[in-house]
Amino acid sequence: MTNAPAARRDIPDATVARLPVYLRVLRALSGRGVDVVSSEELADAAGVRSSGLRKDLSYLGSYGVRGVGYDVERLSEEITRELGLQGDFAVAIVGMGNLGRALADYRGFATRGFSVRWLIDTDPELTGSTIAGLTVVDFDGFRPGPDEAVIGVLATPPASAQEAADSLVERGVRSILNFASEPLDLPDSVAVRKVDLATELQILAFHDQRTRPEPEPLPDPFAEVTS
Amino acid sequence: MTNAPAARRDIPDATVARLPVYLRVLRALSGRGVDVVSSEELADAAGVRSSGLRKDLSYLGSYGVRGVGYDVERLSEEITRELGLQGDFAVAIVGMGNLGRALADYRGFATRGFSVRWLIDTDPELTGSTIAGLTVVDFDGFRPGPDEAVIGVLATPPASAQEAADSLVERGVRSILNFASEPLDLPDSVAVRKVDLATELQILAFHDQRTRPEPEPLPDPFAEVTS
DNA sequence: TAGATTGTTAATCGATTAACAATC
DNA sequence: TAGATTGTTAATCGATTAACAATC
Repeated sequence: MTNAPAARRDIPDATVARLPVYLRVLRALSGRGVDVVSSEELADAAGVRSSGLRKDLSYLGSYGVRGVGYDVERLSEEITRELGLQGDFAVAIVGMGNLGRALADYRGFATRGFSVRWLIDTDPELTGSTIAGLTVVDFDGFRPGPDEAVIGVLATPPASAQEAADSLVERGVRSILNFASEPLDLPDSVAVRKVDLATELQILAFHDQRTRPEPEPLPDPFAEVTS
Repeated sequence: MTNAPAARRDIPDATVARLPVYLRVLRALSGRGVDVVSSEELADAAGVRSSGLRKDLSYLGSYGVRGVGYDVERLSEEITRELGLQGDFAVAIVGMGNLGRALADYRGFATRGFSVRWLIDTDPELTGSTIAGLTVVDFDGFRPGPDEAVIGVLATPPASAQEAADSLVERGVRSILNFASEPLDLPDSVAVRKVDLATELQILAFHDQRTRPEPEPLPDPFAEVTS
């Protein structure tokens, strides 16, 4: 029991991670002219249970109407506001290898309020060149404005990831999406999410192996020779 | 209390998701000539707590030595075996846009036992062309061998994702990594993991907004005009 | 033996789910 | 009013953590 002044409602991490999914479904519904949606329909489309969806939404407040459902536009706006996506966010991509280039060109960002505004690489061969309409700069050239909220995307080789992350944080970046499969050591005030493609594949390989119809047995080193 | 015959030990999902991280750290240690590592050191490098690490490893069996630590090679092997990574896995990438191309070229896969063996696209302009040393085929050309464990990677536009996933599953794929930001409707027997870049950015944006030093207040629509 | 570190227990914490009273 | 669906409760489930006995 705390009496902190008007403490911000605390939304569980698991809920925060699902809000963008709901938002995406809502916008698709809106595009198809749907005005109202029930928790059952929305949950189905998002791949969650309706009770879980309602619990998630209850953290935002009561924006549904009993017996009716949720107003698609209204709910979109509330989630957008809750996620803080009204403003637009700048993205800075570090590391202009294959992945970095692909991300620089990725269309999916713009449709969701993000614009790639900085491309960074330390290789002098690359700085000054143009990729996806932007000039590649080194860290000295990375000077975001004081009010520019920048999310850093690390697409460097693993060996340079920590150094690159430090440079971003030095220049005021507080949120990092890490594609380099290298755990980062950063202050707690910096939010980091990682996307490790090889790890994802390994997790899938584990499940794949488990569900393999009839795995051919490995030769048993202790088996008697019977033939 | 069950007496199912030699029931497979059940490893929690959260543990499975961390094993690849441990494996990666172990291999790095091995490369630096380290023979033995304590749970404390390994946990630090992996970014988890030592008690959690020990609990995770306890699901695999008892491979540590009290008072000493874990044998780096031994533990690597056990995790590799547990994850089913001894064999090698083929990867089939569907969708040869920017992202698909970047993934086809991605070096990180090979070092962890995966080889990109199939590139698939339905665009007749693309099929037959060569990318990263492989010929792009359409689904008719995707004929994995009966013993070839294939993990499908979806890098199509959202609108084609479901159809592409269905085609993969029809041809025996049981594991899918989904980059298309579109929830998939597939049989429970198919394992799906998704990587949604825009969703990751939105989650970061949420945290960023929360930790912003002094967010400039939005104009209050109900404010009295005072100037 | 003394020191170190594992493997496991039990407590805690957080997330999910079903069920249903509230209410449109 | 009758039917539908929300918002919330309480039960369950799974994951995390600290602590420590076991033991090298």
